[in-house]
Amino acid sequence: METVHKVDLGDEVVATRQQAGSRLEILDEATATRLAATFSVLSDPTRIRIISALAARALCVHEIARALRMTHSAVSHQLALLREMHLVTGTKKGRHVTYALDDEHIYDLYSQGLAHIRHQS
Amino acid sequence: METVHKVDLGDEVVATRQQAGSRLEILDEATATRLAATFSVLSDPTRIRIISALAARALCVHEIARALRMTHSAVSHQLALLREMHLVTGTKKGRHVTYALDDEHIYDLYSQGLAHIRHQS
DNA sequence: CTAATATATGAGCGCATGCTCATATATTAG
DNA sequence: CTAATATATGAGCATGCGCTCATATATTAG
Repeated sequence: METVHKVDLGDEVVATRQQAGSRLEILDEATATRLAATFSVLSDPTRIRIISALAARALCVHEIARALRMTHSAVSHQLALLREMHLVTGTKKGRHVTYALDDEHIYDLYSQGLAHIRHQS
Repeated sequence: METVHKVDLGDEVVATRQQAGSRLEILDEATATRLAATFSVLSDPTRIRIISALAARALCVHEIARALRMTHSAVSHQLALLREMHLVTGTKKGRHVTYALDDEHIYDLYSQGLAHIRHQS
């Protein structure tokens, strides 16, 4: 079933078509900025590799650093960012801090993106 | 059903568990970089809003610029980038160039991301 | 023809970002 | 206790990125 909607494109109002039930609008700046920030978390190779490592199991900083062959500092900085974005949690266990994934929605985006690039060029 | 896998974490080999059938490995740098580049396209508010506009219907540059209340130049630069990434196609029609979405997989990521931020905080 | 419109694109500027390096703190080993 | 280990974090630097501005080209109007 197809319905006709009106979309505000600046000064003009334009008619368009879409499947019933789906959203149709130009995102406001605030929403677009929030969505862009969500994707920004996944827009760096180091963070991607950290996420891929934590997908296997929870790991502490030096394990991640060794797996990625990067400095502890670089990994720790990225983990701080992932913590702020609530993508991972860090749990202190003695001298170690064990990091684990904590946002399955963003992990779903990661998986879907990975599936996409894996069966293309 | 759960199976046990071995994952190379640098010098060490570690056992872990996962659902049968899913992938489990630390992404190599090349794949991580490609995946990060995919998400990078969606990591800017202007590009997000252009995609949201084109989701309604194909539009030419000045229509997009008016809808987003941005300069033609800024929009044109972003459209050039979206073209290079094969996310949109531009079709010349007289003086106008009509842009349309051309990558449903990345649009799916956009939709999933939008759905995610819409039913959270 | 000239003028207006529509788009593309290079240069440059300011700001964000990801790293390294230095340093701080906490915990455990000996 | 001291030394070693594990992590966090600020400063600084190099690079990337998104915008504006200037300019070029193409098409259509008159």
